[in-house]
Amino acid sequence: MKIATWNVNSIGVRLEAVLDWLRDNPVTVLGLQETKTPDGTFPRAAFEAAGWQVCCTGQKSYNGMALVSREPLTDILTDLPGVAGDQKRFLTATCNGVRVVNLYVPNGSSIGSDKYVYKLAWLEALASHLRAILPRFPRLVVMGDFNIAPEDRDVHDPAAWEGHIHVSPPERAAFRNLLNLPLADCFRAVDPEPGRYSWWDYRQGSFRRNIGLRIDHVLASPALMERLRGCVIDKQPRGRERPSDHAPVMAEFDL
DNA sequence: ATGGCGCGCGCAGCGCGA
Repeated sequence: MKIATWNVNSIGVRLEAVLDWLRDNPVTVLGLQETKTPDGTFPRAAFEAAGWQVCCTGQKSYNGMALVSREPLTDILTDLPGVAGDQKRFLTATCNGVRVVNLYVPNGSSIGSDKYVYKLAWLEALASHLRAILPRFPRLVVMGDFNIAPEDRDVHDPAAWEGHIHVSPPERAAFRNLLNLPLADCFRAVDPEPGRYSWWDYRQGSFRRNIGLRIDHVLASPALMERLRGCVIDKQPRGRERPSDHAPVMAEFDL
């Protein structure tokens, strides 16, 4: 079973890129973030015509989530318990016996801002929810755009990023709090090297120069980690014309 | 260090992202 996550930065602009990627990477389920469109304008028919099932929770212009799957998606939940408001940043469903939680963690803007406070509160609510469901769902995947680079090896220039969003100690503590549930970072279970990124700024030729951050993650529960076969960041789509600034991250389990 | 980039919205240029 292959499970993947991808922040597509608008499904309207990226539809062909996503369909092409799914043709080349026939995963069981793909979680999308930043679809940026309400459910009524999500290109559901294009996915269904290619043999995919879709569930989505979107809004105009900002945020927006989807799960695209070969297998039925059941027990769908579109709101993170404990978080008020209408930001569409959470979508979870059960697929092939695995509870799949798809996330778009708030960016946080800058350290100390209202959005930063919201980000940390959101991560607290997430940890509470996951702690509550882990006994019921021993096979649990938590994936998405976390907007956190967990360690310095996930940052091209840690000194330049010090004091900035994505790397602050409270954000990293919130990430470790998720690992302590316990969940494991699938990519780091198979590749410990620095220089492995999932996001590169559109500016300054950052992708060509591999100046980026590893902020998109697939976390898995112990029962799944026993079965982890591999995890890769696929840089190929980032090299296309009009790419998303994020790369897909894909994990494979013996299921 | 931050402007460059790219998105939506909507028709100019701004808010936002990371």
